[in-house]
Amino acid sequence: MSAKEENTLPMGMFMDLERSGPIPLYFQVSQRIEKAILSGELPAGSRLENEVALGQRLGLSRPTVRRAIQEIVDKGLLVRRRGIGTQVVHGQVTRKVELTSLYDDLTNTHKVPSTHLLTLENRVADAKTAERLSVAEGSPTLYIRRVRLADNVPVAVMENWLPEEFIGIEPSDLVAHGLYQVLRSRGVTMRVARQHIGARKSTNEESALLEIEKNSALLTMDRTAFDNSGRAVEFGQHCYRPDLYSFEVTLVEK
Amino acid sequence: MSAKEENTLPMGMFMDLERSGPIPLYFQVSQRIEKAILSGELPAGSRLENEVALGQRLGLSRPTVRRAIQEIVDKGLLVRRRGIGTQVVHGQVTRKVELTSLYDDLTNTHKVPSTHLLTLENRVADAKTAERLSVAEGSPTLYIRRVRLADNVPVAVMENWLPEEFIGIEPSDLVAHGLYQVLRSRGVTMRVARQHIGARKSTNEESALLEIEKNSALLTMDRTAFDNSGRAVEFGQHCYRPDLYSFEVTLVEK
DNA sequence: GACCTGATATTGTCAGGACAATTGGCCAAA
DNA sequence: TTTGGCCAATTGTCCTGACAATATCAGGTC
Repeated sequence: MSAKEENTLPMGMFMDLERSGPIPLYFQVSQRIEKAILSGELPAGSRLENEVALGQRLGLSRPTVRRAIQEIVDKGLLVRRRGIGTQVVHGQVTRKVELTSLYDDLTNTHKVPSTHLLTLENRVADAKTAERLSVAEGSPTLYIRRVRLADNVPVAVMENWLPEEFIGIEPSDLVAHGLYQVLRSRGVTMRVARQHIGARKSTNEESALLEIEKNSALLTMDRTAFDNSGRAVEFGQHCYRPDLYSFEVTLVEK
Repeated sequence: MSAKEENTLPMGMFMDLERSGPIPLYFQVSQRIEKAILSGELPAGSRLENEVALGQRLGLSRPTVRRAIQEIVDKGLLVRRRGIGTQVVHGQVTRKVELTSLYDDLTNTHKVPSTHLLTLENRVADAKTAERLSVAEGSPTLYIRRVRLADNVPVAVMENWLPEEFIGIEPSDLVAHGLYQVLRSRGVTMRVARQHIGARKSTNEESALLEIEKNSALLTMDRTAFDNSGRAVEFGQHCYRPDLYSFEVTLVEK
């Protein structure tokens, strides 16, 4: 009745692993499997070679192979079932929400991003900002307000507050690169972010900036991002044109 | 200059592990650590005992302890740094987006959910539905349209399409329980879901159902859910009152 | 005092093995 | 034909051991 697609594919011969390089073996393997899935070499429903055999064929231990597979399971591309094996999930694949800025998102989708910088100034933290950034109320912070455009069409109005140490960021940096790129170039690596996604009506000013009707629906996102050491490095309040931007989330039950 | 909070807490003595029970050891450990963080026993910024020592103290191997810690890192509550140790992240903790229905969300926040069933009927799949559910166009499907209320205030209008095998679900099931509860009781376990979150204006009918002004902003979410075997079991188009509902997402960079 | 250097601590990666739990199919018995 | 039980396949969990990479810190040298 049901097409079970029991084909255990040989999955090419990706034996060329870089054993001495800095890239972990499990990562090399997971990348190749993911690529094979996305390219269609491993079609939806097909079974992956079992962990032990795959390990022997690649000259890797089972934990390493297992970790590689787990990476892809966490992305929602594979499903493992005890006693059965590991299968490629059905359904078309979509990109997962990741810790990226809008700038990265746009370049990934081959649109040309640009920035209209509205405000770049020092501000003392009010109660809300202080709480979100975990700094004392009244501390100096850097306030940024920008309009983001994709192919010269306005997509989002973005407000950001950064802690004291980033005071000194130049307007030219923000116009040429995304905020996250600027932060990375200053040695900051974002590690955890908490986002809140909602909706509301646009103000008249926002309508004008985004070139939409007054009282339109806006998609909003608040985000606080933390670096390696758990310190808050960015707090942002963004609003997006819902006809041009939306969020994709892939959830995997464990 | 920076308060480094170097306290390596003893973290109580949770030596009472159930070694013969069905609950994995790593899960028991991760649960207790998570509880200690949420309860404030392990304050933000404090360092966790190192993996080797923790393993010795609990009588566990390092991989087991490591996996327990990794679970919490994936939830965004801990950050590990090589050469340094593992620390509790700063910032208040929020609940993560999980694979749950609105019904579950509401009961978890101690509100009283109820349902107003608008439509429950068989429909043949149109092109969009067929593609999302991976069935043939024209196949029979079950169509459900409901208004969800929390404490008797309307929160969302939800449309769902289910594949043929679920035809037979009774109105009484849907009024008494959430859709996901009904599916679980029929032996279906959701495993992967792809969500699309956006915004738009409300129609007049939706405004009336949700008891809001005409042309209000709505938060929308489309979802396709897949079960263990990767088969699509639900496709839904929902819209929420943005003043009563929003999405929280915690992202962790790996 | 400033800077380099090495020791130490801690997590990251990988190997190899062992047993448990679950699923599906085969085969025999009713 | 149907039902039940046994067996093989596969993933889940856990252990021990080893070495690599990276950050901190103390100490010595200039």
